[in-house]
Amino acid sequence: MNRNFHHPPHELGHAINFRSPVIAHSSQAVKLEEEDTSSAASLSTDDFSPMKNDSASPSPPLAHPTAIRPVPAGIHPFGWPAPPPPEVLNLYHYYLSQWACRDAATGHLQRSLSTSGADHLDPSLFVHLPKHPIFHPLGGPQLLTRSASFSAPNPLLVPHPGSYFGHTSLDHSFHHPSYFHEAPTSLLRPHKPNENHPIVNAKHHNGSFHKRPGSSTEISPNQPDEDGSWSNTSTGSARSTPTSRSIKASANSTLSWINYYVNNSAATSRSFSDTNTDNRIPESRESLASSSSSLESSPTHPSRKKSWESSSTLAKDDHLGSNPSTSTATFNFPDENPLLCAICGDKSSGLHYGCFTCEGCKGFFKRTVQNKRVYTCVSGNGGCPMTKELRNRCQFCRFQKCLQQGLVIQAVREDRMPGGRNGSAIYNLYKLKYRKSKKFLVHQNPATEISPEILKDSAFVELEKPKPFKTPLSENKSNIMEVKTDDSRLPTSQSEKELIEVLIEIDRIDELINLNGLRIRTAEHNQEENITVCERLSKIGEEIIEKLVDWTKLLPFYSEIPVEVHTQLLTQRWAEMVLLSACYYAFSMSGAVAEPIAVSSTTIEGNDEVSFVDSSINLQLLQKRLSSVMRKEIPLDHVIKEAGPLVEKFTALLHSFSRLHITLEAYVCLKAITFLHYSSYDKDGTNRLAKSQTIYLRKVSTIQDKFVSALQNQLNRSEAGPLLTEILTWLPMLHSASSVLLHSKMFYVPFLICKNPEVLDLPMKKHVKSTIIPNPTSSEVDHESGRSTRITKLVCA
DNA sequence: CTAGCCTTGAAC
DNA sequence: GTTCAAGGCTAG
Ligand SMILES: [Zn+2]
Ligand SMILES: [Zn+2]
Repeated sequence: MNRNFHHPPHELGHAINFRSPVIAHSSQAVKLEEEDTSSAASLSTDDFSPMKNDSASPSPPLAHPTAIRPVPAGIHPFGWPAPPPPEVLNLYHYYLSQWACRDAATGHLQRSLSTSGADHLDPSLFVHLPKHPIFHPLGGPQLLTRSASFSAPNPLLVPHPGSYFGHTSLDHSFHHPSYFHEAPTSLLRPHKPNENHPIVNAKHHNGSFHKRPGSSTEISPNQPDEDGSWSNTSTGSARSTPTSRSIKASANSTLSWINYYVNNSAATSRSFSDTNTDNRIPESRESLASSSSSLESSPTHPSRKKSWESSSTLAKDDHLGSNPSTSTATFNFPDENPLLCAICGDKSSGLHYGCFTCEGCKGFFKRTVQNKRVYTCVSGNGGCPMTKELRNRCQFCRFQKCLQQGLVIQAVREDRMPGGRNGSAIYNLYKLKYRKSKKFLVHQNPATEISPEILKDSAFVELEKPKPFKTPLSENKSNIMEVKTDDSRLPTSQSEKELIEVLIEIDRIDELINLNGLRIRTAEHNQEENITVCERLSKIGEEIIEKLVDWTKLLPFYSEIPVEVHTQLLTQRWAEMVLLSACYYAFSMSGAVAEPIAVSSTTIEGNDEVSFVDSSINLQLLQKRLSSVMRKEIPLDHVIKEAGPLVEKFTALLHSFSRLHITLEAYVCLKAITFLHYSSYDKDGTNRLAKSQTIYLRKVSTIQDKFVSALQNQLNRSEAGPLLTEILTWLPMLHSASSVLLHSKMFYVPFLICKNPEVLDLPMKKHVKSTIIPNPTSSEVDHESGRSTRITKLVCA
């Protein structure tokens, strides 16, 4: 029931699916996905006669009557999309590449040819569609930007594998030879195996993948490698480009202060990585390779590859009886062979967006996310096979598989900046991470069940100790709410009101905004703490997570969801919640809200106001406040250079948010809705876990629905307020901004823009409601040791 | 649109 | 200087 996940029960739920912007793109697209099931059966089972290009389509010689041959349905490698539902026809052109076919009966244009029994189609039924909207809900064909000499064969024909619609992955053996055009050899692509493929690099794969603790003695039968090409280990260096290194050098030298400490923190702080083992992929590989070298008896590449494959199989079997998340000491991916694409099984070209994929699936995922494409399942049931040969039949199912396998949308860069390395904030979204310390391993091995042992080790439980004061509140409320949420049929306004009251009570946005690390300190403070401003700023992410963890544990539904799911939710959504909170804070402080939250503005410098329109104002604001936090003047152009895009994005987000005129009640609902957007992409290996996760997907979605309806009812109270759809369609923007934030690594920027930093001495109590006990400095005590470990486990669990 | 190959650039 | 996962380019 994949579709359940992607299609929450009520329509509004679709807009919540902002994690997949391509899905949330338009309600039309959503409807399309649901309705095309019925029409899928109309796929043609008949041959059709070649159409004549008698319509005036001057530019490219699109039709080649002599080359056209009839193609039985089901043979076309790109499939036969189902006809669109009627409403789509009113809103979009419907494409069959450059052509659409008008249904003789209905007059509707359609992409499929459901001409049952017709041997001869009326050429006049075909309509040439020279322009292609970018956001065609079905994924329109590409713009014909190439020269007119390029003549696309009619896409109704099965293409030559080397021709326009037949890309290089198709081969003659898969399709009936008679269906292929005879393309001039000049058009054929080389399609030779890439000997320089990075995956071949010995360093890349050696040891790294086949070392599975506990099974290392059983693996590696060390059979000879039949695949000679994979034995080539010399290609890594040959591939590297010797050019333009000088440019990089200069870029390095211009590394500004912001990147300096941020990168510093990414590399050295344990904010988002395990205290014992760094989570980031490159380091993990290194350490594994080195640590396993002594165990690796056979250093040659072929045997290494074999041993990985063997261990992969073994590992799979291992997982059958135990929780896959307990696999340790290697990448914790389920059944993934790094040599094969996790999506289609084609040859993998390395790690892309968090998974091993081929170049095709990598590019497809990138294009889909970049262009916010919305797809429809060709077969209508979302069950299209994904193989190298069939992957192009259904874009919907291909993208679905991408998400299922754990490709990380956030890893597609908003700014399109190539090169470099992603920060740990991105890496932590990858499922292929090094997790687990040895200690964890010890706990895991004896455990045969998911729950108690593992949870005991998990972050949430540990985090409970230092913050005992909230337990009573959360227990109280959660018990109450549990009763209510269990009764889904009675979303009485009364219970919803209480629900919202709880959310408001636990929100404590000021604690989040007034992070310790962002407060101005005196020199004495710095001496006492023996910690630099830069270091404090670099740990902002850590502090944010801590606050959010506190928040989640007060949620009324906290106990309804397992800790692991909470962790995943937080991992997936924390940046969005940071931005949402900052947006609401800025908005509420702007005076546009009737009852602003209780936050005093003890600002150092007076009149600065965040702008909802002009990002340059906010940049100046950021520069000023950053300077005061760091207690030295930061040049404005440094700020612009490093944080310009982020501030711009954030300002735009503020602008759109402010137009919603969201109330405090709506904000807390929205925060919960955002948090409860559960993406299944980092599900682990075995079917068993996948199944259990499906249950929680639904569970989380159900809870989310309650908040959506609470929000809806809340909005209904006032005529003038925003519409639910307006709010929900804002969420993709939030998600997009969170991507920028994650990439920038400057997690403090939204807070600094929204709020003038306070002097540390100011007691926080004055901002906090009486029921909440402030915890100003104790969190800084047990720094490297306890807290970061817990946070890491929380984020990475 | 697809995907193979190429360029980038932070981290190492 | 080397890696390697981002993005870009472009023939097909
Ligand atoms: Zn693939
Ligand atoms: Zn499909």
